[in-house]
Amino acid sequence: MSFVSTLDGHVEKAARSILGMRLRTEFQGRVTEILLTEVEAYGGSDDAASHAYRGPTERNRSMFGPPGTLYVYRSYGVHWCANVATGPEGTGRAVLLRGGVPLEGKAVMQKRRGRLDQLADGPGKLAQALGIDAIHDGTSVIDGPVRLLPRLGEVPSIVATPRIGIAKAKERAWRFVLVR
DNA sequence: ACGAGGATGCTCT
DNA sequence: GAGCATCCTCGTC
Repeated sequence: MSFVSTLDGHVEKAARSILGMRLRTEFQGRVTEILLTEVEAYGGSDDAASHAYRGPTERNRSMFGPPGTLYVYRSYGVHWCANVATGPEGTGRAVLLRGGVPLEGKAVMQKRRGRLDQLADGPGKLAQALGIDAIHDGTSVIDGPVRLLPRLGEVPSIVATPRIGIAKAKERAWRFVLVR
């Protein structure tokens, strides 16, 4: 049992537990790590806003994997966005990683992003800063190339708001933001 | 500070 | 052929 077991529960609770964790990649010796400060929970067949709403397809199949499976999809034909499946396996529930602040490898992120600021304050930016793309889809955040690491400090303060950029199920306050 | 619009590609209807 | 779980630039106020 590790901290990752907190993923395998209700997706809303899993989303809260991921806030404050760290996300780390290490490709070709280039290390990047962020503190996760913004996430959103997505359900399965009970959540009209979720990619998993209509059941498994070629694209969303990683959402239905075991807890800790990374689901990477292309957004608006331009960006990559990363989610962590929470399980139970087969339900399609997942947490979208929407934002974070750099902890390590800031210069690498700046190079990947092509700018000096706003490095990971959005789902597309986060993936780009960490170098996450389609080849990481289906890998495990427990022991894969894109890795989730436990919180360093105590349980953070969390604010819940409606999710961003969706047309359906807007009433659910399933976006969670870390506040100091 | 804020809003409009375009880029761009893939999935599903 | 429509519709995106977005981001950036440029125009106005």
